[in-house]
Amino acid sequence: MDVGDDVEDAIETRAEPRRGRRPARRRTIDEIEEAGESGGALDLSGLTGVVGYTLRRAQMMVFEDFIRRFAPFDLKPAQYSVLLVIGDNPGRKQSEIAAALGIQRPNFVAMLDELERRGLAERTRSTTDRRSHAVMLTEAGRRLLDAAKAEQARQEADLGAILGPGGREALVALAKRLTAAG
Amino acid sequence: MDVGDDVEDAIETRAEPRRGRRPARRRTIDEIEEAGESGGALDLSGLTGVVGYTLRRAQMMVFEDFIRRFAPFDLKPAQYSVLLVIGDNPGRKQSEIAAALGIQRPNFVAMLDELERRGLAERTRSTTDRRSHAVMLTEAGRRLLDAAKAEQARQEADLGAILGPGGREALVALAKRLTAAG
DNA sequence: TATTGTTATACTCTATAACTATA
DNA sequence: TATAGTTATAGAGTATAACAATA
Repeated sequence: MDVGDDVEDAIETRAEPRRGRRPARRRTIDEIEEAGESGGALDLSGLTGVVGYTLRRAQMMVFEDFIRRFAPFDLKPAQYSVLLVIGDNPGRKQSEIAAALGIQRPNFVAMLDELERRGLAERTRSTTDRRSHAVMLTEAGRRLLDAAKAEQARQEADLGAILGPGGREALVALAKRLTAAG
Repeated sequence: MDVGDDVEDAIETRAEPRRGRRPARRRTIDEIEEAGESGGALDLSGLTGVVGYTLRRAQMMVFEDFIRRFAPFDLKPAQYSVLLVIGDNPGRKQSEIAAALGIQRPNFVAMLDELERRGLAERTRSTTDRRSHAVMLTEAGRRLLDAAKAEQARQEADLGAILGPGGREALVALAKRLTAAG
């Protein structure tokens, strides 16, 4: 498989935009305003090559797109991820689901309350340890999740088209490297 | 330049983990608990290939690392980006800086207040339009920004080491594609 | 009228301490 | 004594409406 060559297409090959040192003498405000620099676009070259900044902007774009797409399901990214993980791990403890998703246990209570209120998930007291709640999807939750998964597959496909051949897989692999290193 | 081949090293070539259809009959909670599935790690395969999820986790890792590194400067990512853009665009209007960074104008007021309080930036009433504030760095702001830039370059280098040869540049290019498409 | 900076406000996310019931 | 779920609460971050000064 020749992923590398495909990915190459998705990459700007030119070097970072050069942003040389500022001149030693600082200009006065009047000089700057005289230069007519108040009209055009701002110089953002200092940020465009930064991993954290580009990652944040990209993530925001993807999440906004997600929220738009999932408006018919009334699901936000965090809710979708919760349904997905419950669906793949039925009967696990509430706290296990939360921990796997990096959600604080107290904050997970309200999330589950809402999913339960909507009849998508349900808590059951464990028979073996009456402290813990086993969490599962309801039939309605399973149906909604299946529909949501289909929409999610469409988003991945659309993002794949934006990113070019091999680009989506490359992006996911690189992002995972960072997560694993954290 | 052979970015593609280098990037290939950074990519998992195996296909998405297959997550087949669930069996038609749903198991009872007792059956699940009997199966002893409450002990091991959770199945997160449904999320690991998703662009939005991996992007979010990666961005969080990078930001947490940033906050740790910049603790001596007492700068959070948003504050650093503001100083950087002001430094590269001295004398521009407050609202222009905010808009360039995607910050709402009302929320930018408190941010600038804080930077001004710390003596890092300053507002000056424009002589040509007395409604607007021209924003600039102070000498102290410039010095802090220069030191912060050096630390930021170290972070990029460290992230580059994690991402492998060409990986950092590939990640930035792919992330920018998404931002541009939004 | 429109724009700039500002205030007030509200809503979402996230983080921590402490309670309860069970173990 | 420790753990699971919960409550209360506080802090960020973000979004909108409306106002004063100015254009």
